[in-house]
Amino acid sequence: MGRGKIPIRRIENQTTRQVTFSKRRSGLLKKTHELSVLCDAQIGLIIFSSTGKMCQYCTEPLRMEEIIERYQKVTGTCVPEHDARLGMQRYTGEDMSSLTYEDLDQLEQELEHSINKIRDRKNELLNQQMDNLRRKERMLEDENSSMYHWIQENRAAIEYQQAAMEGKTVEHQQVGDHFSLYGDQPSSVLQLATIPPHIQPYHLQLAQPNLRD
Amino acid sequence: MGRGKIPIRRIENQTTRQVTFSKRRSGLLKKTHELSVLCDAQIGLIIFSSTGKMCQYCTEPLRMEEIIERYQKVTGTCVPEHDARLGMQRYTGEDMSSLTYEDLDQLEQELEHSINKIRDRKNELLNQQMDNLRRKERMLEDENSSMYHWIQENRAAIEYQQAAMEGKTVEHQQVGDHFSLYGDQPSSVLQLATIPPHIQPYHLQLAQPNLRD
DNA sequence: AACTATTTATAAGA
DNA sequence: TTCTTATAAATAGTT
Repeated sequence: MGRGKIPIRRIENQTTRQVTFSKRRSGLLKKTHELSVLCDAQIGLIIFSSTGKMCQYCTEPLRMEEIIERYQKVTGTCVPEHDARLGMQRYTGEDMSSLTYEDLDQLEQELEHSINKIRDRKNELLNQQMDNLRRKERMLEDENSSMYHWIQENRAAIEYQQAAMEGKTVEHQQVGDHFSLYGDQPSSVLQLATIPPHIQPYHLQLAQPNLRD
Repeated sequence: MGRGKIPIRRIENQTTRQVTFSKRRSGLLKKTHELSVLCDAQIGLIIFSSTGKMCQYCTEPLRMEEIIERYQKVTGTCVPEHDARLGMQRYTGEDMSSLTYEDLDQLEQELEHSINKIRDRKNELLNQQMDNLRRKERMLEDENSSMYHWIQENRAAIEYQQAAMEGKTVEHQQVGDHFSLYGDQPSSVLQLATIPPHIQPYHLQLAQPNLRD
């Protein structure tokens, strides 16, 4: 129904699919409610979208758990027991003697899925680290550059100071004064006084990412 | 929709109510299926009529139990299993926000290890199945061969017997006597008396392995 | 989110 | 129940 008829098979265009999902889901919920009210039926409806979001309908005043319970009573299935059978030890691959091939297949898929989630999360963390490092790198380059220019501008004074320190005949007042223009002494240039004047800026060697940060 | 509009409240006339229930239920099931297929959604629907009869819809290839399980995972309503679920959470890759990269790395390895164990076990089961099938095959071949030879040895008598049965002029004592040498009549040769004498042994068609055995 | 041309669902009747 | 059909409702494509 609508401007044209569409075949009942997966809609490939993602946008169209999501729009249709939204429209038809609300239609389905409405129809479910109407059937429930008109005919005095008890209905439970659980919908997981392809993106994993869940929505549900349940005939008032029941809760979904009561519908499920009644369903389990009728069909003789008991999910909690099934869950228990598929308990945690099964995720560790212990005691698989009671599992059928299908159980194992499903378990394998679940684990694959979990691993993929974990890998995604690892990637996310790595990317965060990378961003942090790039920021840090930029800051260090800026600092480095500033210092380089300061050194170039004050080369004469520094060389005089170095000579003085080697000869221990001049007090080292000047260098201190100059640094004070930049506030605290930059920690990464603590040994500046002994660095030869031909230093190259922009060549800070960055360590490998420390993923523990 | 229909010849007239009806208010959405319980239909008092029982007959009308049941007719409407039947019609709208099938409509609801259809719409549910369409939403599921068109939009790649996983849906579980449980309906109890006012007379207590149940009907359900579940997106293939899932079973209703899996939908319910997933529902309970999302809503956290599986009380008896809550503890186990907490433990399992780390294995299913939910809530990884508090884990460090190292935690994730280790978890990934554990899961890989579990998957390998599961794959080993699957292989073991497959091999068992194969062995069983080979044994069965051998037995069937033997049986087949025995019967073939017996038939060759007794061809004259059988042909006589068949001719007799067609003409209905001779009692079928002989064939029965012969089968008694093998105890019960082999079930797979129940129709032996009508099998043409040019049968080929060693050509039993084996079915695909049924891994559910 | 709205709009609307069409398709679909269904209420009532047979 | 099932079929028919007039009418209400849902919705596909568009804006």
